[in-house]
Amino acid sequence: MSTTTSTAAAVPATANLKICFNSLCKEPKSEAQRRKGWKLRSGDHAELCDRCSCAYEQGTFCETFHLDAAGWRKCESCGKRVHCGCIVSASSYVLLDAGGIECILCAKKTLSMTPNSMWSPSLILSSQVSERPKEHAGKSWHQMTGSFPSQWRQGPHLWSTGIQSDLQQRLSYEFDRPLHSERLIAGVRASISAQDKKVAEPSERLTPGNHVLRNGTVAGLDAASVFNMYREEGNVLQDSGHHLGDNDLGSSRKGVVTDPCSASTSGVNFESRPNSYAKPLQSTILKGESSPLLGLAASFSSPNGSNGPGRASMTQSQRQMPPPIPKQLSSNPHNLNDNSVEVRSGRSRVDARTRTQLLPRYWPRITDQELKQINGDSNSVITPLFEKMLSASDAGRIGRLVLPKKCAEAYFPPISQPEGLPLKVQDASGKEWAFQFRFWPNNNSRMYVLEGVTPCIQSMQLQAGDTVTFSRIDPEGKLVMGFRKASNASSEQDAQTVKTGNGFLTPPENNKNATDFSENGPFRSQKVGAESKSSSNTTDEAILSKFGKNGFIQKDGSATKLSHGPSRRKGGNLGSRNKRLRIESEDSIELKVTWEQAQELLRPPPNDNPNVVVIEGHEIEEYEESPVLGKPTIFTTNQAGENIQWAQCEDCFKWRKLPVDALLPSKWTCSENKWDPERSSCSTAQEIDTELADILPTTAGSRRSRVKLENNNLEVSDGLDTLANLAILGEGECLPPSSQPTTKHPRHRPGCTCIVCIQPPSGKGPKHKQSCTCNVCLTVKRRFRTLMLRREKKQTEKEAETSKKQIVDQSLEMMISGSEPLQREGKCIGDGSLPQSPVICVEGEFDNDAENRVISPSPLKAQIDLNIQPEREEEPSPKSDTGSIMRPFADATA
DNA sequence: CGGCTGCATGGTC
DNA sequence: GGACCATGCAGCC
Repeated sequence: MSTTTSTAAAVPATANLKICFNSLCKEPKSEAQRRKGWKLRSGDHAELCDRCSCAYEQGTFCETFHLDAAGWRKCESCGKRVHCGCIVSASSYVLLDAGGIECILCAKKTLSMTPNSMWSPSLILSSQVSERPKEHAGKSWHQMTGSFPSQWRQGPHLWSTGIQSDLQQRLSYEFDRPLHSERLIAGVRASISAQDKKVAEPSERLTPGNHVLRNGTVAGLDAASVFNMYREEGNVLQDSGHHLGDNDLGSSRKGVVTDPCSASTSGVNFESRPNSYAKPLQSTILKGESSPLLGLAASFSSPNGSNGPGRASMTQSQRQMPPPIPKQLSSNPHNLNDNSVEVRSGRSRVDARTRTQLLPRYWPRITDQELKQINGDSNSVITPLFEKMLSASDAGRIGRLVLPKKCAEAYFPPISQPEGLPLKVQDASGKEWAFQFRFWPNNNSRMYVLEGVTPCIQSMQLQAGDTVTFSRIDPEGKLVMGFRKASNASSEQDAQTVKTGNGFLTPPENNKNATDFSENGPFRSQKVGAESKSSSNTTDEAILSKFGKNGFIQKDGSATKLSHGPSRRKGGNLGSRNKRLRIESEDSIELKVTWEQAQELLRPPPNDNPNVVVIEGHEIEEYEESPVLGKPTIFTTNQAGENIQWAQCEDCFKWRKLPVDALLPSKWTCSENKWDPERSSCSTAQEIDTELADILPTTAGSRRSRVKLENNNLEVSDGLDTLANLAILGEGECLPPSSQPTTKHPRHRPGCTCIVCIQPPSGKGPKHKQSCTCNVCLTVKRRFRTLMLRREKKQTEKEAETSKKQIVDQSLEMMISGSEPLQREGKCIGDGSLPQSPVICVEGEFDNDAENRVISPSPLKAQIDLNIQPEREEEPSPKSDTGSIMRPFADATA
């Protein structure tokens, strides 16, 4: 306060002082005229003497009174001199992306072409402007050194794209306090533009916020100030009314609280022709909530936004900015944090860095109206600090409310002893509660708790899931504890909150609330206490209800789940966890399966010799080059012990014998059979091979293949194939050990269960036994089943029910006939499910028992019976997906 | 034995 | 992997 440099201008216009509002007026005492100047936040207008009024009206206010002040710049477009930053000229320019400024006229032109242009803070936040300076002044925030949370500056593209004005760097302190914190005291509204007065309540919309000085006056900041405050890391106290030009940067007045209205020493500096663009400016900026430009500006502080005076209801663009972090409880210097800064007044506040560390879920969502309700007294300033959803523990009978560490350290008195301090907290009804603010050592840290909250909690009828809010009333420095019922807050907000790019969730009802608020008047004196007293329960409820409805901006997802669980953290976490699980069980698995599928087709790069590394005794082939997609093949061993690879032509489906080391493209045909020119044509008959015949009893020239899985000979090309085999093979049937070395892994033999043998790319060797229960097998089996089921589900969903019936009918028909090959192409169940894969039904495996049905995800796996009945598999809940999938493998995995 | 206290534990971010 | 925090719980009254 002592630092408050309240000037005559700082005197609230509402005070009806008959002095010229312009502190630089040479005739400040001239009372006769009392002509209206720019509109103040209060809705009143600065009362100017004739001379000043003329200057204002003529747009020469700044030239008259601020000529020697810093902040004069030239419009990059027209070169006109523009005074930047003072309250009068706040709307007369915009900041350019590339630096520099542009007068509003030029900006308008630009705007018309580029709706997304970044506007000067002064334009955007004109309404907000006025709050800080006075607050600072009043609170002696001399060292707003805490850098503004960087994260908050990241949010809005505003920052990055265009608003890089020095001006913006100077007033970030404004955002030190929550954006929605409001100064409830009626006061002087800083006018944004001289034209305000000519526009229907433009400033009302744009600059509802009032900053209350300790002396009870209300100062307005220009929009630029507010805007800048968000960005400012330097916590420069800036006189809102002060010129914010470059020159001021250097003297950012750190720690110097000046009355914004001192700026009002300013005059009208809307170029020399304020009127010429005044209206356009207002129409586009002040009035136009709907205008792209305005969107930002208007809603930022618009009462429309339910924010009422001092509260900024950010537009989408602005909502991208992180919400202002709660200001340090000035009355309770907290030194626990290194970041805390001692202000001149003796108060301390936490560095913005600290505030930024506050989790969004702790950001206060209290609305102006709520604040007002709490405040009641128009002479108090309420600063929302933080909020917390009550956990089961908090709301339990233990009576301990766990405080977020950061919040506790930021807003509560510093405590060095675990015993802590008694803390008096006032509720919305004015009732004072005594808590014990203390902490416990915890993991080299502290856990802060408020003890003795049970009575209060019970009084408020709070339960887990409800939210308590902590605010501070200044200048008393009292802590106020509000609350919000989950039931009130969640339902509507869940449904209506709109998440912005910044993670802000802004309840649409804000507007409604704003409307209400406006109707009631920004400073409607509503004594919460009285209200509460009128009906104890209903009062709180009513308040809470209002809280919930009006203003708690749900900024994070969890916050919107108030009603979903007793504990936001728990619930939220659970929710997120569930979500993750869902992803895991659905998409992720899908991806994994896809990966598995891909793996099965991977082949070692043809020209890359692997490096064999030994891991835990197992030799692993390492390839430097990326694997290639290959065609699934089948390996057999003839009686001579010779390994043979068989591949099926994509066109004729004939099987061709290939060298064991042959790598085939995914689409391989007979014409590519370079190893056997005689059979490089589909017209050539399939070679008769005993081993293959055992596996693939085919009919020459037929496109139907029947695979008889001979477990002792079949070597599938990857783990999934192995699993497919396993799925088909009955329990206890093992891949008999073979003395034959595998083709790809000469050191290993069929039946080998080493890790090498299940390598997808080159692991064409023997696989694990069907009954193998190693982790690999189990995992692959599980995934395989999941894949199967999911595939089946998808296909089932796609297929009309009729087609399914048709398939079943066909299957039954085939079963009855017993002679028709089940795997007849286009007939076999599952073919439709896997149209891309030649579906081959395993002979003798088909029946109506889903337990025995497996779908092959790959051509090779198509060897497995695909006669799965999706409906039967889907019967179980999602949870049982795995289980149902596992059923077919129950034996194998047993 | 119930409640309280202080700390430990484990989940979540 | 650390910090945070919800909760558990042993010890004490």
